[in-house]
Amino acid sequence: MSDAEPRVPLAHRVPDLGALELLLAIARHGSLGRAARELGISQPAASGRLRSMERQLGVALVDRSPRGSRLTGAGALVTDWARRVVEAAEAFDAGTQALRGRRDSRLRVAASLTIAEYLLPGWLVALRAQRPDTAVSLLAGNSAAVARWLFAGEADLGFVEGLAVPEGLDGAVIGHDRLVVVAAPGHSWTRRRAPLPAAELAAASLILRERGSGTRQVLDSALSRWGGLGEPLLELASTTAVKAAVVSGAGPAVLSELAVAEELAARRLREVRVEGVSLGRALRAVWPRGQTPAGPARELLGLTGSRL
Amino acid sequence: MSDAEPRVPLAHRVPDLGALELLLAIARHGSLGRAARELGISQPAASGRLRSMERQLGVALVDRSPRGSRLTGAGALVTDWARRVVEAAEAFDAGTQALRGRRDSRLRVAASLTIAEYLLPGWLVALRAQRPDTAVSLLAGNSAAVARWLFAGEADLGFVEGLAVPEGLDGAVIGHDRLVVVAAPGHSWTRRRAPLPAAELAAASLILRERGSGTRQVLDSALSRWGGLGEPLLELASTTAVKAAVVSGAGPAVLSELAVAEELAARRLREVRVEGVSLGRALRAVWPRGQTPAGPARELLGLTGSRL
DNA sequence: CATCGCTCATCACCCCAGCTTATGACCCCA
DNA sequence: TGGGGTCATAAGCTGGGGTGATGAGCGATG
Repeated sequence: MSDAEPRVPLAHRVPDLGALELLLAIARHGSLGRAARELGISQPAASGRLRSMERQLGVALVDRSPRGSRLTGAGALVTDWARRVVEAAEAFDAGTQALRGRRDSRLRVAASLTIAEYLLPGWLVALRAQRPDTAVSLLAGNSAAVARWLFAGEADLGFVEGLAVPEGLDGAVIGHDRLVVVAAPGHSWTRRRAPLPAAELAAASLILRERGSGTRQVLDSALSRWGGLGEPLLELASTTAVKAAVVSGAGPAVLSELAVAEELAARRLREVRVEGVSLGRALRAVWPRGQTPAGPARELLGLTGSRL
Repeated sequence: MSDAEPRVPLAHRVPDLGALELLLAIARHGSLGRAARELGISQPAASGRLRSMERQLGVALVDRSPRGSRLTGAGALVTDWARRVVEAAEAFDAGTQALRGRRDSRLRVAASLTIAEYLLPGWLVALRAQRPDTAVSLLAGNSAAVARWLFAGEADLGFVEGLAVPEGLDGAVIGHDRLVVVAAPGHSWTRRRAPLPAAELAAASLILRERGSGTRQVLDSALSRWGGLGEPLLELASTTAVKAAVVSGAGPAVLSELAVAEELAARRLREVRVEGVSLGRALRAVWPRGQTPAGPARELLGLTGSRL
């Protein structure tokens, strides 16, 4: 790992979450005082905070008047950007709260890592909006672990990705994931007109997670007809590390669509279409056979888009 | 606007950005001390901060040992969630920095509101990663304002959405946007099997932005063959307000795909397919005729995916 | 016209979160 | 056995952000 040139940290250039929340509250209420009340602080505190945020950013955000406050044009834009930060923080909060995992939770969820990482926080935020008092706890692990937790009665509801429902569990498909081949813009594969033949994918040197990761296993078995995966170009310990290597142009990789959705949208990565091999897999909610989810579990299932 | 029941603010439950950044740095470096150095703080500061973050979250994040530190399982998950917050903060920072708009910027960009809100921050983050010393300034306004700024020499490069390149400007298509009909899950339109006929859309009561907004104009002219838009169900001042109303089930609306991408992915909203009317529009980079972008402008264009 | 009710700003004061430096314990390796 | 690395603890300082009191601008109301 490269060494540590001191950098001005982001936290010094971005207002803290409290200030961003304040800005959103001001936008909603059109008044510093009411925004302050919503956040449980005094009106002078809000006034001072807003002022120091404007000083820090060097932009006037709010037009104050004796009969209320309105966002300036720039303020509206900044507020929209701030909303994204706050939403990410809300997902973070919902996730960590579940991870804290109090034993007395009304709903105990077990999920595969991919789902826990990319989908679950959003569901939990939605669930909280709908039933603010439902305490949820979360256990994250691979499919086998999820099944184990369900059988042992340590979880009420599980989420796994994979081709089949584990034996002894019932399940419902709640969505789909797909492994996609990605490469940095400019890589020769991104200039192809025709899809990449599976055989060529199997023959190529890819950036991979270390042996044993779920993604790698799925890929290897999907390519078994072509002799399985070739020699890896690089073996890395985390999805994030793989993405970073691909973005920096080290080579192509195969990752879950969920993991690369943002990078594809921002065009930091390009998808390479492949033919001759199917890399889709279902996302499933699962529960012990016979124990049809009810109560909060059913509520959460509804939010995932499942019709049960 | 409803009244202000005091709520525990998010900021008290989520570690501040500095702490999240620290966690990411620890994950990268595998050492508190090196992470501290990267952030320009002392090792005891990092130690204390990490400890208080773990106490706040009630989760052990890092396994310390006399020869380094590694994330725990829960820590890895928390780190992934934290990364999203930090990335949103980076986009916020890039955006506001441009908005501050120092006169001596190397690159002065003018953009329509939609592009400034949803796409530009990501491009600026990417540009910064690639050319850390390029100062960018941003002017945001409607298409006419963008054209005006370019003609007046107050901006070097513009971004607009719309059907045609404004007179006197050259341009390149960098992407596409589409107006989509959205409704809350469960709305009758979301249960249709066949696409909604345009005539039915025109006849319906929709939640709309106030008269004069670009989206509303485009929609109205696209539906002119069917008599234009019907009576609005509700008129609201911002895209955000419209989205909130739709999510809460007030009724359907028509919004830019960019604006609702997240809500669609999280299934808070559903897209209703429509037939008989085309609601696509190109996203274009534009510049004064003849002044082909060069230098940083060209660099930025490359990041948008344009081939120029 | 005076007064009330809402807006926001300013001032004085206070407190604690988070920083620093100095130090110590643990582990590994040469 | 000492020197490099790890992390933790302790003591002390500082400043950002909080409170509460107060005042000024504007509009509606009797």
